[in-house]
Amino acid sequence: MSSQQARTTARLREMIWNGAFAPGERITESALASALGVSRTPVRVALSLLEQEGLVSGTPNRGFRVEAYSVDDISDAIDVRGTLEGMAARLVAEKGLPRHTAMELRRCLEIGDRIIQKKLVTGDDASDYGEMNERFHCAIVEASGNKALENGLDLTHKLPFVAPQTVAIHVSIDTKQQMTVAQTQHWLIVEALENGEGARAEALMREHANVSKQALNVIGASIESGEHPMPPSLRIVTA
Amino acid sequence: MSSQQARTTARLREMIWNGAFAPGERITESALASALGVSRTPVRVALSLLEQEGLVSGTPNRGFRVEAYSVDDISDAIDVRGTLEGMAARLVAEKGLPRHTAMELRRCLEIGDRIIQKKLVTGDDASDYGEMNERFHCAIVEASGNKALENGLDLTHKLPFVAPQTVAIHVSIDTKQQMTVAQTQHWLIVEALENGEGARAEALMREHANVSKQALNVIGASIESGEHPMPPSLRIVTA
DNA sequence: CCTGATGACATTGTATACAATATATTTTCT
DNA sequence: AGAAAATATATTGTATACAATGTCATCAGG
Repeated sequence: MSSQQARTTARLREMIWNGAFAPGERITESALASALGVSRTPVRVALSLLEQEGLVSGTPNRGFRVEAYSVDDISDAIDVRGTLEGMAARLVAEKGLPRHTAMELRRCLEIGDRIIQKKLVTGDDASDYGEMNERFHCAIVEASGNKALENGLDLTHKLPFVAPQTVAIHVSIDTKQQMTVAQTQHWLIVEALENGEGARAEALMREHANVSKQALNVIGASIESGEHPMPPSLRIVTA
Repeated sequence: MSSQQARTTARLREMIWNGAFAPGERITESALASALGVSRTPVRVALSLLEQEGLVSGTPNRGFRVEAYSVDDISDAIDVRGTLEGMAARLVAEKGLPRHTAMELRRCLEIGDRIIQKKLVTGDDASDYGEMNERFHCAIVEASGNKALENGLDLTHKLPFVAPQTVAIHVSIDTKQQMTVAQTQHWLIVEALENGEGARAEALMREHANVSKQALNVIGASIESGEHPMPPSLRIVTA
């Protein structure tokens, strides 16, 4: 895939994530093409790709619509992520934690500890945590050495709010607490991996995904109550 | 996606499954387009889609190559399938087996029993079993009501030898035995689902995927020994 | 006034033409 | 003769044009 193709796909994905379209809204290729300053050709393949990712749905000769995601749908996707990452953790524990993976995980733990120890958690901290979190999860999945697993997880990450780095993006009252919980779990997961405790690592990793669900629920609640301003990246059917 | 787009994608996917290309072979768009009797445009999107499925890999400005799959890669994908289907089974058991799903599963059990009871299993029987098997697995996944789960499984099914209906396609000496094992597991799975035994259903379903792995190993062995003629749908790097 | 048909319009699907990039071949210089 | 540069060829990436299909509005008929 070409660079511009990829860029167009990424931009469109981000637009959908950011709620540039109403749920169920129809996307006309030409309009989108001129909006992005490209021709219809790359837009077409972008739409086809995003269809496979589940962000839009197309019907023959009738174009594409953006898919409407409920909070439950996202929650389901997080479950899938947890299950697959749990599998990855078990595999790593069973096959043995490679040296360089162990080191990477240790680095992540350090970064996390440093952020947690702060009195006041800023937006930058949350963003740093998100970055670290992604590294942590990626390291484990990579170490599993299972390409199909990696592919499946990639798919879930392309849904809004499912990727691990989005856990801490939205700074709310509970952010620090959530990060603390997550960080504690990271420690336990590494312990299990180092001890070769496959079942434990799997269980911990599954449970760990629930942090994301909790964050999602917080956001969902704040929208319904109308307290917090809706973050741009949440145009989800909350019903 | 248009009908011809879909057809082109499906045809190309099948060509790759059937070993029309050597592993790692480069695919030139124009050649493929003229071979399929269409223009380059639908070929391009087909290639992009198959890239997401993992059948080909593309690099910018340098086109696409067909991915080389080892037996281990396929085995890994089957593991992923088992894990996800296990999750589906657990969900169904926990949420309660819907009436119409239970009936569909019962029908599948009947069909399976009838095939197993035969003295001699023909190729048609194996194909019937494969069809039934797909219905069985689909019914459970659908009943889980988790769209992300369904998406992830769809992805794995697009790899050769991973979809459930391929279990019994290749008639070998062990086919009947494998079908018998699988059918027994189907019975147990239904039992667990009806009793709401989530953990048991999950474990059974995970184990159930190993039937596919066994079938895969049989094929892999028969290739290496050169005994059986290589089935057309296996151009896998066996090393 | 509502229902159904017909035509105008818009949008998608496909092919082709052109530009950009990579690959292969030839040519030139050491 | 071997290596590097330059040209030629092939292939990909993008845009646009045309055909096919779907959508909508208008109008006739009940």
